[in-house]
Amino acid sequence: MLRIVPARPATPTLYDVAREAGVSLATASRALNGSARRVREDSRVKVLAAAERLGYSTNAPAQAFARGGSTSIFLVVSDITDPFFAAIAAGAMRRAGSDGRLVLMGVTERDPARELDMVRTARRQRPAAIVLAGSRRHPDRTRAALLGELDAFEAGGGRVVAIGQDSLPYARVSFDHAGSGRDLAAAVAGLGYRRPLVLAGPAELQIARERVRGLADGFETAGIPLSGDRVVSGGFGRDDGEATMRDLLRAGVEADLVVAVNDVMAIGALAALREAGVGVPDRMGVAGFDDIAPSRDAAPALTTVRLPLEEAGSTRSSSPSATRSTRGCGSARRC
Amino acid sequence: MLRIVPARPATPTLYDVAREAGVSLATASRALNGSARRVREDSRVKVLAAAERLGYSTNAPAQAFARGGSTSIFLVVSDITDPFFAAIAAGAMRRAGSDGRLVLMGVTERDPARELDMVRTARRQRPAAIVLAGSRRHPDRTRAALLGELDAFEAGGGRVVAIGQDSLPYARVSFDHAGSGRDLAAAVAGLGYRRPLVLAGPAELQIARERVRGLADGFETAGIPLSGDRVVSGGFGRDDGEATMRDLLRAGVEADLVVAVNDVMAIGALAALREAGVGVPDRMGVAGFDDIAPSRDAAPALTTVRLPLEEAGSTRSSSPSATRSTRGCGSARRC
DNA sequence: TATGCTACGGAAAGCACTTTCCGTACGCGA
DNA sequence: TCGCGTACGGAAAGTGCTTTCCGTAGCATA
Repeated sequence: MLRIVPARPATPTLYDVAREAGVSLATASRALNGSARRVREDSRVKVLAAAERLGYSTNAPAQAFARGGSTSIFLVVSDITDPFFAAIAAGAMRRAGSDGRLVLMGVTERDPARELDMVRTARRQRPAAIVLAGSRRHPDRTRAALLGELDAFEAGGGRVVAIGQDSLPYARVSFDHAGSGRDLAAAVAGLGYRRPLVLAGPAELQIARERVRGLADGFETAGIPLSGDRVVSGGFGRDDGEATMRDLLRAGVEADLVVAVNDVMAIGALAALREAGVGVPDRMGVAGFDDIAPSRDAAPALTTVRLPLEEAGSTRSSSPSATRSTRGCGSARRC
Repeated sequence: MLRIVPARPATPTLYDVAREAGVSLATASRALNGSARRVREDSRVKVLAAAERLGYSTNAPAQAFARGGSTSIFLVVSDITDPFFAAIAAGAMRRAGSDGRLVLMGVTERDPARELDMVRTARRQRPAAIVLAGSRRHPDRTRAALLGELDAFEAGGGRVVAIGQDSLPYARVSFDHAGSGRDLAAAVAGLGYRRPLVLAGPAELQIARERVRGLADGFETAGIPLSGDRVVSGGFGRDDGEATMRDLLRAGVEADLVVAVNDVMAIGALAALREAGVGVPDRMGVAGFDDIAPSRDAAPALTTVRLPLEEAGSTRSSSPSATRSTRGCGSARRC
């Protein structure tokens, strides 16, 4: 049967470049895609010119295949529209860009099943590293499967880095959530608040639990014991913060301060307070964690604990055990 | 010379799976990675079990290589921390996830040179499509080089999709910027504003120019001619909005309304007004474009034109000419 | 001139899959 | 029983690049 074969394949290959330049495949490879071996200047120039003339573009999958892996970083986040993760991703991309690497990204939508799925997808890509930026939940049903995948990935020579989740047995970039909580509690107590209310987010979320624990510690130390009924569970997003706050207002809680376990929720709470006509900060103070970008524009201002998110994202995955924890009331207009 | 070779490679290959299952490579491939050919049920089960037992993970680069390309989408954005792009990216990822595709992302930081670079990187990955979500500038120095790369990519069988930039000769998802501008102008004129001021962003930015043109048209129609000195250029980010507004206030401009060419700038302007103690909206109204997520929390409220960003990101790149333009005052608390 | 290096080009063997092409076994109708 | 068609397994070629290994030219030194 007759097959129609294009005179030249649509995209030129390295072979075409080599032929055009009058050198061997090996030389073309060495000249174009850096190698330990040197190539004489005139051959190099010929190859580069030929590549330019043909509009050659390296076939990255083929290259990754031949090299047995790529240099990319696979970043797994919960939600890219959440400024928290956006900041981390931005840091990772900036860093990757300057290293000439590529960042692949996967979104879990806070669903452990999808997280596991993303890790499987990540592994298939044979990246240099998989970076997990979500957060563990407490009864962690997918943990075993997740560790299985990640261990296999490391066994194959990959690196695993966990950002902000210390319960994973890999290199990590960690935040001192409990410490931040203590600091924040101390700071607001110092400002004179005496009847705090905590929007604790989902009870299963590791990060939320740690922050609450830190807050409780800190308030305790300041002589303000935080009883269980002052800690209210709920969702982790902006709307969850708004809804929870609205419910609390409707129920008529007494408080002079609301501390949300993240800024996104605090911003939601602020909306509920605004709607209810509760003056901030005179009738109620609002505080949160993360110091995400939009927090700057929260009006009235939010008290928040700064986290080095971009920095976390850009931390070299090859100096893995670099644990950095930062706390303090960075952005705080009121701290 | 003696070479040490691992008894088994760290990561099992399809060959190992085939051997373990007692079938041929071809059969294992067909059973694991869907193909037109069917495999008898019992062989299929054997292969799946073997893969599970060995912890097999498909080598995606090798697969992409053998298939001559991947199904991934490469998305080029200016800045993922900008909610505008985050929304587009989220849409793209959601869509890709449900199609079983992967989204690769590159950030240009609004630098045309880096954009060109990202497109080159993108092309190397041999994705199914390259999606450009930035915005053209007017004297567009890198245009020729960019088109060269993109044309070559299409010649090799890839798709190119431009989001929100109509001046590129490829499939596009477009927004009617001028139309939105007209609508917004009409809406605010209807609210009684008579002395508008426009924060026009960078003069070279296509999208900004179109919005300004639309605004001018709309105000003209409403009997409010917009003279050149009422249109102020500047940067395109939040801080730029704040700085420009601050300068204007310092210079003592008279106005009852500021329209920024995007919400991010409007939010910055709001900060400047708050700082200066100018009451919004009583002494000055503020309006913007995009209706990004944080705009909801702008206090006082912002008048904004909604753009279907997530939808744009998730629009099927294979129904390329789908041009969708939406306008109207979606979110507007004050429209 | 002979000898030993170094520098560099090229042939060829992978790398882990997909896919074509062939061969065989089996079922069915005549 | 034969012939034919279908279903499916397997061998092998192909995909574009890297890298090892070999060979040779050119240079410096004796």
